[in-house]
Amino acid sequence: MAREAGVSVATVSRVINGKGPVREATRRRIRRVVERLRYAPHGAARSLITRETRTLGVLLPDLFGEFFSELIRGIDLAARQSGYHLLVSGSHGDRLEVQALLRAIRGRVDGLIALSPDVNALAFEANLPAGFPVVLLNGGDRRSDYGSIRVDNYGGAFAMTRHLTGLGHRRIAFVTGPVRNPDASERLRGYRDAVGRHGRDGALEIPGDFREDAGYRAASRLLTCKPLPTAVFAANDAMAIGLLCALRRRRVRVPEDLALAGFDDIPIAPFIAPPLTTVHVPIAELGSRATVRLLQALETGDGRTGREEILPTTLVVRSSCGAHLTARAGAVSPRQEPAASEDEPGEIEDLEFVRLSKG
Amino acid sequence: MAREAGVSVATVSRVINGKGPVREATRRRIRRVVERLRYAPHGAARSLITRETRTLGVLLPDLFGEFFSELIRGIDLAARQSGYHLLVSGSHGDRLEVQALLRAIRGRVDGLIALSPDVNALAFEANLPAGFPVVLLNGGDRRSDYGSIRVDNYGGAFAMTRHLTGLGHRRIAFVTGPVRNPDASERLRGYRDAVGRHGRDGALEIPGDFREDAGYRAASRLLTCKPLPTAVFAANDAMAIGLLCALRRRRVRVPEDLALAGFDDIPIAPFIAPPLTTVHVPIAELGSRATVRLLQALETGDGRTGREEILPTTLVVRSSCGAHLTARAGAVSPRQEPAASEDEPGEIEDLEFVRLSKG
DNA sequence: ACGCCCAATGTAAACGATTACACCCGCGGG
DNA sequence: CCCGCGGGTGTAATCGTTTACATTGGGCGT
Repeated sequence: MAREAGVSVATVSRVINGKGPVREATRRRIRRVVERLRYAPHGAARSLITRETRTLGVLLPDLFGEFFSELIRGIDLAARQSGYHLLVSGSHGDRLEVQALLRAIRGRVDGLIALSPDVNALAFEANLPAGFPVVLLNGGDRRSDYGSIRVDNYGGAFAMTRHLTGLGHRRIAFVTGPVRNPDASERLRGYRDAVGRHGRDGALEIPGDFREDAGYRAASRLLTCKPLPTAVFAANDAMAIGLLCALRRRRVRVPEDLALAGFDDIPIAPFIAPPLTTVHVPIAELGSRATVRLLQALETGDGRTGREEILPTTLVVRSSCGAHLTARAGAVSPRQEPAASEDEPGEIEDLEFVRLSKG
Repeated sequence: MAREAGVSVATVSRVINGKGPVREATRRRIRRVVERLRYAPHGAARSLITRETRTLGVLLPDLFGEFFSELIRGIDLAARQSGYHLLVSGSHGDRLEVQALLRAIRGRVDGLIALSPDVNALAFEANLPAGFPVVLLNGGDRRSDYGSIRVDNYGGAFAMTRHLTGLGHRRIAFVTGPVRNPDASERLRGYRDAVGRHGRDGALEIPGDFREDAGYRAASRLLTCKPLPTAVFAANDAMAIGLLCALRRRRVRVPEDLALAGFDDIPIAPFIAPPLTTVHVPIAELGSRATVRLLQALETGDGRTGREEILPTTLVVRSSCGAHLTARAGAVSPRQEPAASEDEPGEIEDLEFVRLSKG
């Protein structure tokens, strides 16, 4: 570049990186030329010699919905704060695509954050150089040496189910997530354990796939159950929303005729009508924690991303489960209709906010 | 690497890239070693000499909400299809951050897709090497040489407003987007032109910022209007959802007491209750078109990303605007309640689907 | 006045690929 | 039999940095 600016490449490099002694006058002169020429160091060349890219890879299953935008947001925030960039890739369906991806990233990223429910963790070890820093967000799958961060799916589902039984519900349907998705199966397990052996009824478990449509379709299945369930618990909020839409279409009132609960507490959850009772998952924090952990491993130099970490989930009771109706019937609140006075969402509808487990 | 595999680097390179003559036996031998060593070419080294990274930069304002996840999804799909990766970065608040980002990408990406409503397009030209391929998604801002793709914000807002007046509404409030956001101001302009000089009333324009909260808060402003408006048109769906939540809290029925419309048609729009009447924006397509255009420019070699392109918007009438009520009152549909028969969302609620403008 | 040392700078060797070019060899045509 | 040609392979230059090391020159201690 500004070799024509009078000095050698070495000096330019020194002022750009701010290390090594450079006379003040020279520094200024070089800076001026840099500005004039809009010079910026070539990333590839730099990382070739430096052996670091200041970029993190992010592997996600599919970029659908608010869950993933929140997750990416959390990752992006933490990464940018530390001056790292993000190489994002979605939808790794088959194992070959993952393999191609993993190989392609050599020399392009310093570490990897991966959430890939349907790809075996071993596929990572098999295609990444040994000691490559990885943080896994694959719920439940612990068959690997990589550090991982998970969410207390089991506890959340268990608590939600118990909350519903506590409200008097005896027939609680559950709309599952995709089969062989670890998060989904943990949630299912929590639900099953909470309803207990007696309350168990296979017909009440309706298959889903975490997408709105699945929730929508689940409604028909739901309404054919012999004694109608009095509550539905969807394995995530997207499906709960789909369900809600279908129920409304069929003139089933929520929560009066049927209580509804979701899982994830995506940002719109408090804004839908009725505000959704759900299990709060610290989605953005999940992303930023993963990033921080990865960054730490990069700093210390060894690829050890450390232990398994489980983030707590929290029960968030809003209106869709009918808890306020029950409360109203009891002695807690004598007035028929709570006055609509507050402007802040979250102040009224969060009737209850129970911490379940601690990180 | 497999220099110990018996051959020279050149030959290895030839088999990896599949170009240049290599004896079949040699090829097989090298492939075996590659597999055994899990060798993958070093990205930085490769792009240093090749002068291409097979990576696209994506600059977005903030990763909030479904709009951006849809956009990224569209971009990712098109990019991955052509074997490109994505370097994503969100939230470029101040001009210095953008500058730093733009400089940092030299030698890391081959082209750039940018959606940055609050950063002047000139800031790009000022910090990027001349001729660097860029596609701008900045609605409305045409002061630059870069190719751009926009959405027919004006037409969509105009049509929606006219739809509402056609339904008999005379006092239509509008919740605006952020000031100096080009998309937002075009929508506002469409609204204003459609209500016409007589229907114009500054008090009916409530400031917002595209976030749910803003919509939520807009409700109080809305309900203080002297003669109450009979319809609200939010400049995007997120605010419409916030608004809906607040209205429900205040026992204002939508659409019976107040008609509601949004803009964007984000994926949940059909699933909220009542299903949201909105202006459909082909969000994912916006992303993939931008990607395709950028990729074309890369292929042809010159940085010319071509002309300005405007994607059409479409009016999607669901229930939140009350069009079905009006229709029922008229001669169109004699039955009181439409039977809830279909399982497919989108078949019942999309009573009308009017194409506005063609691409 | 002589070294010495250190600040300021330049020189050149990496980094790990791609690729133009040289080389070798076997074969077919003249 | 010799020449040329072309397939298969190796050699080395190249990309644009960083950085260890060499070089220079001036100030200062003795």
